[in-house]
Amino acid sequence: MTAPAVSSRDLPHPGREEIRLEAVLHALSDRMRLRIVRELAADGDELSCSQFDLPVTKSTTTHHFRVLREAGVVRQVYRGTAKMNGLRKDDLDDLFPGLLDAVLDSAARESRRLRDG
Amino acid sequence: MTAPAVSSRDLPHPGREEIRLEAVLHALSDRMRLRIVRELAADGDELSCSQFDLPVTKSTTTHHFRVLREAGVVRQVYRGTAKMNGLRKDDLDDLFPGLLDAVLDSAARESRRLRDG
DNA sequence: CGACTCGTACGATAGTCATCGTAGTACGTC
DNA sequence: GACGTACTACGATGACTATCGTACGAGTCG
Repeated sequence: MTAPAVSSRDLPHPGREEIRLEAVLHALSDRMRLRIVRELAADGDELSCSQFDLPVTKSTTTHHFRVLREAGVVRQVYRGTAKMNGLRKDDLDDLFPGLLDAVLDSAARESRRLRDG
Repeated sequence: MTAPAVSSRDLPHPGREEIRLEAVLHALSDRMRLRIVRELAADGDELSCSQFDLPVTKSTTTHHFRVLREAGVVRQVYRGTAKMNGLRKDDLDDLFPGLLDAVLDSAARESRRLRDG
């Protein structure tokens, strides 16, 4: 196939207006999920779930991606058997300007600080 | 008394280096606590617990203030029978530049958006 | 079709959490 | 000392959650 063809099974996402700050903060307040979001932000989007090497089982990974999707942080689309994940940076930046960048920057600072002592 | 005199009972606070991003985000991802933080930021600091008119009981209010304190978001000091609360803006801004302001701004935007339709 | 990969659904479990009510402590004032 | 105020401690409870394992569905490739 030339065009990867988005699968027919599509996943429920909140609309831009339905995204809530508390839900976003809650989604980001978990180690695993913050790690996922940081990788997504660093690697550009469109990463499949299996490209994340998380220290948890597949079921747990599925759970975390669902939390992120339902909070409006990521957008997920099936492409064949793979489920691609993209950060909803446009929506988040529109609703909460500077928030995502501040969180990502804070996370980077903290991990640098903890690593370098 | 001229000097309000800080009480001898003092409360455990995390040091600046002990503050963790996840804990801060978790602390801010609750309706009541975000509301408390917004009021603290708006009114300047040094507000007593009882000045907050939250739709929960006193025990629950105590609980939320403790979560905020243990996450490093607020600093609490007894002054007589009152427990004064101040935002640790200096520490947070140093560790996570722009984060607190982004969250506060996001919260203000969201409440405006929800109010005005 | 059959085998394989990717991800889901479901059930279980152990842990955390927001909330409450009651009883109690610390402090200031009379 | 007695009273009132401000907040806490403790126990309970119901809800949610992070985690797992197993069994299943959807898609791709031989």
